[in-house]
Amino acid sequence: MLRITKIADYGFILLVYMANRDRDILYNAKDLSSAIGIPLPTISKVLKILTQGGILKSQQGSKGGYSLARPASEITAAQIIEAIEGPVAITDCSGAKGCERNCKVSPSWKKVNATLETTLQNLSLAEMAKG
Amino acid sequence: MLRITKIADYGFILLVYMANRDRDILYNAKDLSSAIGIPLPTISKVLKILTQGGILKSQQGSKGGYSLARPASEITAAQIIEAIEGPVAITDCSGAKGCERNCKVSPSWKKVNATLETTLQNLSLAEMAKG
DNA sequence: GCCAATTAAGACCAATAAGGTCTGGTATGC
DNA sequence: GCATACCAGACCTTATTGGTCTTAATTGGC
Repeated sequence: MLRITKIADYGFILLVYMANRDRDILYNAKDLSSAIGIPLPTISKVLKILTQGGILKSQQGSKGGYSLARPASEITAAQIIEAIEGPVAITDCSGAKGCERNCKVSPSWKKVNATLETTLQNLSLAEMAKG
Repeated sequence: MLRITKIADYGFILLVYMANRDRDILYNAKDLSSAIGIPLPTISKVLKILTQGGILKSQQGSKGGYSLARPASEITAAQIIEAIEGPVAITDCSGAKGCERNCKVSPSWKKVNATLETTLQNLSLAEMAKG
């Protein structure tokens, strides 16, 4: 399959939604849930992960909520995927581990991984929101 | 995650192994299993899938076995992944379906998918075997 | 023509990961 | 101090993947 997970999917939907509006607005989980149509507990999980990954910042307490940690132009697709799913790589190679599997088979994988990573690093949230 | 599956992994190991040897040799599943160190039933499954996908051809009966369907230079990484895991795409978009999820969020995904696909199409089995 | 060897195909089970839910805790504002 | 809303983590259910097994079909050799 080679696909990103549903959680990452939701993350992008969420972030594009927020990027298309005023950055200073605080969105609470309930409003986002009804606006986007994702179950509240699930969207809450996504918000938590994105906050831990530094993509969003949260404001606790009454009248609290979530907002983008940086301008959308400074958030890249690579950062988002990395926050949710870990390092971007088609194969296990690029990690700290000795890349026991694929790289031994062929160093060509490194090139493929590098190309993908570069592509995602050059794609900002602002650009995605425009479409 | 975003990784290829283990079955695809095995496929590449297998194909690189075969590409590094004489193309006309017929390999049976048992020999490949002991040579590469993958359990026989599993490697048998991989061989079957690759044969159905047109990457390998098989010779039935006694003294039968598997061999590459084409020269290694004419087999691409994209073809191999597609045979094992279906169409190459990070998101659901590129398929025949109306791409209900990501493409609605952003057409930028199309560009990412296209880049990845091009990279994999330009990577031949022969090139991978050299490394 | 019969038997042995080998692939083909598909059903089947087990393990893992993902998706989604729930509960208790903590900080903030009124 | 009380209500609101986020925070954190455990938990369960389901889907996918990985791996195994069984039966059928085909070919070569005796």
